[in-house]
Amino acid sequence: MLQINIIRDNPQEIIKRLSVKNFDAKELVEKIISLDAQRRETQKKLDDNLSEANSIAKEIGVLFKSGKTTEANALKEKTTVLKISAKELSESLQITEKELNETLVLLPNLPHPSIPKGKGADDNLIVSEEGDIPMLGENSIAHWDLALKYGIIDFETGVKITGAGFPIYKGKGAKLQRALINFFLDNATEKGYAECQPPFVVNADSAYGTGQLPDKEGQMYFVSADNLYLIPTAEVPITNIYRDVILKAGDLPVKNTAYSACFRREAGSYGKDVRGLNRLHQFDKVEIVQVVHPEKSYEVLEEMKDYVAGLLRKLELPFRVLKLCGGDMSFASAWTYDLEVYSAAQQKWLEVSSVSNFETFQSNRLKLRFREGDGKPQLAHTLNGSALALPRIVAALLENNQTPGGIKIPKALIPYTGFEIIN
RNA sequence: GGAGAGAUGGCAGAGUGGUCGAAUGCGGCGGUCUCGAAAACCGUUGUUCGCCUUCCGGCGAACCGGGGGUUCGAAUCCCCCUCUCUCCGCCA
Repeated sequence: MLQINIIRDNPQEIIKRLSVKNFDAKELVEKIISLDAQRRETQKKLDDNLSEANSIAKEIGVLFKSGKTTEANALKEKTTVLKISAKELSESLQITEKELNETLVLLPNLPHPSIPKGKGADDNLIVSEEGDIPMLGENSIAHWDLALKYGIIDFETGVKITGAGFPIYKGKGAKLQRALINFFLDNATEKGYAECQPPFVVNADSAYGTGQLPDKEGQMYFVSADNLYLIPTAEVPITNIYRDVILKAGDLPVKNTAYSACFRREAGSYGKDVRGLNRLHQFDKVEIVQVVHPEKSYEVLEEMKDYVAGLLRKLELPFRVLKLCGGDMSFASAWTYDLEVYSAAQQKWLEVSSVSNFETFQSNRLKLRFREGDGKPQLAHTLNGSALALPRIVAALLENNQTPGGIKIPKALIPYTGFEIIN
């Protein structure tokens, strides 16, 4: 959520910058400015009203104490009018505030000035590309066939017990999952991220805090008996640790990492790139999150992007880094890098990580602040990134490393799998 | 699931209708003392919104789990909700 004072002070600038995200903010901004003015006017009236009522109440107290009951009762009548208008004003204030807030959350985050406009994925900038695209032989097959061939992922049984998008990993497939999770967590920990295990379900306040609500309600599984949401990413619980928290400047940067299963309904995406592991309803992911000083956030964004790139390098996967254009960026992000690995049998790039700087967009909703010395609390910047999402990594590992003798495990992973080949 | 207890400032913990944003202690910050530190002593110490102010700041409003009510006046009384704890039952 954008800060109201920024909108108030630079409405034209806001509209201009949001147009980079192909978002026409003109009407919303105008509405916000008018609601804001209305809110302040009503608040002033209400405060004056209450102030008067308070001082009369005090007078009455003093009069009663000194036994001047008649005078006190006379004053009571004066408050009747005040009470009625106070009630009206406070109701009107509540309505205005609610409407203002509901409008405010409809505005996406401002893209960083360096973000190019663009229609969609085709307009993203390729920042770097690295690693050799494997030249597979004639007989190379896609990962869903490899999974079947080696008996390591069972899509069919997953359909039986739950539905499409919930595969069962078996044998070396299951072991590979566990190995990747540990590999990612160990790397993150080494890099200074504190590991934690968050809840996999969250309440509405948390989902709202990181921006899943109200924007992406349809993407989350909802447990109606308890009003809880299954997390679409560990970002939600991890970032919400700091909801309503005022940190000391010395506590920054806060670096956390967590493994979690991630649940996504992926409503409306059927039939498109959903084969095999490409898009699942439940998948595993290790997430990294940082809470940083505003002056440091872009430095940290680079550092996080480089860290994720380093993981892909260790896994010996060919990858490229994209800087997303305005049209492809998420609602809450100010700057996003996507990292994609090349999956050689499918012959396509698969997104395995998204590293974003949200600046104060999340912290404003979360009321995540920090204090420098005796200064006033100010909003921190939040960033997060996948490091990494497993299924597409597995897809690329299977496809790229297939040989007539089986699938080779990259060197860095062997200490974690305990085997060198899947055959 | 059943029964009971509770929710107050960073923490602990008073406060059951009238200058209570809230005693006291601890912690934090500043100072005195000291070569320095500890101890001791003195002072200070929340957040949000609005109005005013060039800075410092000033004034007003709100906040004692959340929402509603009674009252001239609510942390304090009433109602609803949420959460936590204890005991019993069940159970990984």
